[in-house]
Amino acid sequence: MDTQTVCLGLLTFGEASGYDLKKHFEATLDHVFATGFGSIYPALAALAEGGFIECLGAEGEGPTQRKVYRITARGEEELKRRLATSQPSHKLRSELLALLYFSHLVPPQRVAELLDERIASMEAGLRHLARSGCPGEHRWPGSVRFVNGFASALIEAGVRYMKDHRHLLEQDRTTQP
Amino acid sequence: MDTQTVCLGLLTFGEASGYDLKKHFEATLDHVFATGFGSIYPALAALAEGGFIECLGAEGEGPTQRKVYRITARGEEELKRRLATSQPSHKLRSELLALLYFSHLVPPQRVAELLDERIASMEAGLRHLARSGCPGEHRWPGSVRFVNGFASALIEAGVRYMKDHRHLLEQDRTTQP
DNA sequence: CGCAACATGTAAGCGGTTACATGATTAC
DNA sequence: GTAATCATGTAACCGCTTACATGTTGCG
Repeated sequence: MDTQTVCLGLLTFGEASGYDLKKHFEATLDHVFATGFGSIYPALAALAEGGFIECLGAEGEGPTQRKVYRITARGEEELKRRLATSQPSHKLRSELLALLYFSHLVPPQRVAELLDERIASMEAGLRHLARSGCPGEHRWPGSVRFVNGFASALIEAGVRYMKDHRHLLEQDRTTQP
Repeated sequence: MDTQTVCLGLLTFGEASGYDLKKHFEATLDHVFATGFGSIYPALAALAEGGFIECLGAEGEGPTQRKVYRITARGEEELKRRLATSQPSHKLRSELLALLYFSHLVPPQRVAELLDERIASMEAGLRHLARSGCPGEHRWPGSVRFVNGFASALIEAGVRYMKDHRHLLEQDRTTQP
């Protein structure tokens, strides 16, 4: 389950360019599986090389023009195989939490700033997900709603916890271990 | 905020060997910032090289014996500098959620198995945190309780969401996009 | 006697991040 | 005109993961 596989999966929802896939990531998946152009474009090239996707003739010549890809039958089989056999990980990696573990060595004002910033960015993410989640245009499949909802639930829990327990980081400042 | 900095920070809690640090990670930090021996030992070597920590004479000769480290004054300054200046990230990376995004291509039985496994492992993590959280031996500083509590809150929210919404992954199976 | 836990390290490989490079089109 | 967005790609770097290699101590 690397970026390559996820790109392959996204193409089961319809034809798309690398840029389109990035937009799709930003709309929903980025909250649980972030990816940049530097991963997407090589992934598409490798998938095309393997015959798992095909490029519907680049519109216009040169390296600047839009290249739309479609998944092939072989690609769908490969995707199903990968989805069926991988042992999917699930990890939080938070430099912020690691830093706060040592908040007794950080100026209180900076601790407060870091928390404020994170809460603000989480709340922005929440609003962003709420927008993506009800586009009216077409109903998302249950799987997509599940993942969006999961991200929302986790972010919400994080925000609530930070607001309710940040006082823990302001006490014990005088007691050196 | 890489493994090196976190190791440096953990040494502010007292002298420790690489193995001790790994145990400390496993007890609490692993839930928000996982690390293996392959990161810890090189990190300690580099920190010692830079004069940020010092090795209290290895007990016994050869490469097998326990090597206990202590943070130096220079190390504490460096740590404070790093904690004060870094822009700490905070990211979830879940191959599981990415996979479930395409659950319309996964056998229902496997979806159920994956969810059951993840829920079980999360509940195990919760029990593990509860044990580490009240050791009776000595009261943890507020910062550590904050991080432990955050991890617990997030895992709990994840478990609850998965239990309450897994039905979303079982519908829409017949409707192909 | 064997197994688990203790204890330290190296090296290859993989994959994500970031910076760089380029250029077209659209809106103000 | 000029800034933002659209659009594709490469290459270096960095750090984590994994496998390997080795040896001791304590328990049943």
